[in-house]
Amino acid sequence: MTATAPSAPPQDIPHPAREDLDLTTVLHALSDPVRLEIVVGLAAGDERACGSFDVAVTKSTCTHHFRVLREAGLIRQRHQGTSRLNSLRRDDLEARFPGLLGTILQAAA
Amino acid sequence: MTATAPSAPPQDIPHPAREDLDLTTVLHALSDPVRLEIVVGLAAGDERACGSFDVAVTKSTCTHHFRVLREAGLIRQRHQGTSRLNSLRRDDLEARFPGLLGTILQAAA
DNA sequence: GGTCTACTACGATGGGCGTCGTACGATAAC
DNA sequence: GTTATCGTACGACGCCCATCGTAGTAGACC
Repeated sequence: MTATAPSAPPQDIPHPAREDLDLTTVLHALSDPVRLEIVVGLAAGDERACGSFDVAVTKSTCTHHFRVLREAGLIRQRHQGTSRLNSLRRDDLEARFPGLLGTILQAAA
Repeated sequence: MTATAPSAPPQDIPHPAREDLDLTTVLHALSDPVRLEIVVGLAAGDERACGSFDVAVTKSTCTHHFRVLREAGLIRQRHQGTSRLNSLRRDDLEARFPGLLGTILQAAA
């Protein structure tokens, strides 16, 4: 039966390690207006669910953008009920690319 | 005729104005490994001709990348004989996006 | 003039990306 | 259990982009 085998925890969302963050990948992730807007929104507050952003795209596209941001190492995602909470990986980004996130956020403001 | 008339455009190469620089366009221009390498090379020295970079692409592709960088407002190009000299638009970038170029160059080093 | 060099213009191509619609799974509330 | 909400997965489509080859232009040099 059901070897439903939860061999892995339900929250096994893959995230890149801090040392694996790549500059061009990060820059590419931020070079899309929608994604940059999401990052700016995340920087303003704390954790936010995907649906709390009112971007001009459909849900599927939003899922795509959040995945790009996560795989680039910009955000961290974790499940909470039916929602998925997103937060900025400030510490990792600051350790890997000092000052980068700050200047970009300032330039985007 | 020492008045070389620098204000007169000996070059009809179009460059975007400082206030027209767009953040996502700049980030996209820098999100390509070849272009980032070019910018790093330009930051290291002064003016350099297109051919002085030994990137792993053909000359046509190189021309394409230089145009992307120029249209994004990252570099300035001017003719000199058969060559085209490229230089970083440090001042414009610093005025428009303070600290951005510096942190990216530091992260790319 | 003739030739060489440096770069561009143009066309073609293959792949990646942003976008969407629909179907599906998971959780919460009734 | 039923329903509603939230987000994902998958497939599809169109467009942009990085790459190349070839031909062409402009200046420098003989």
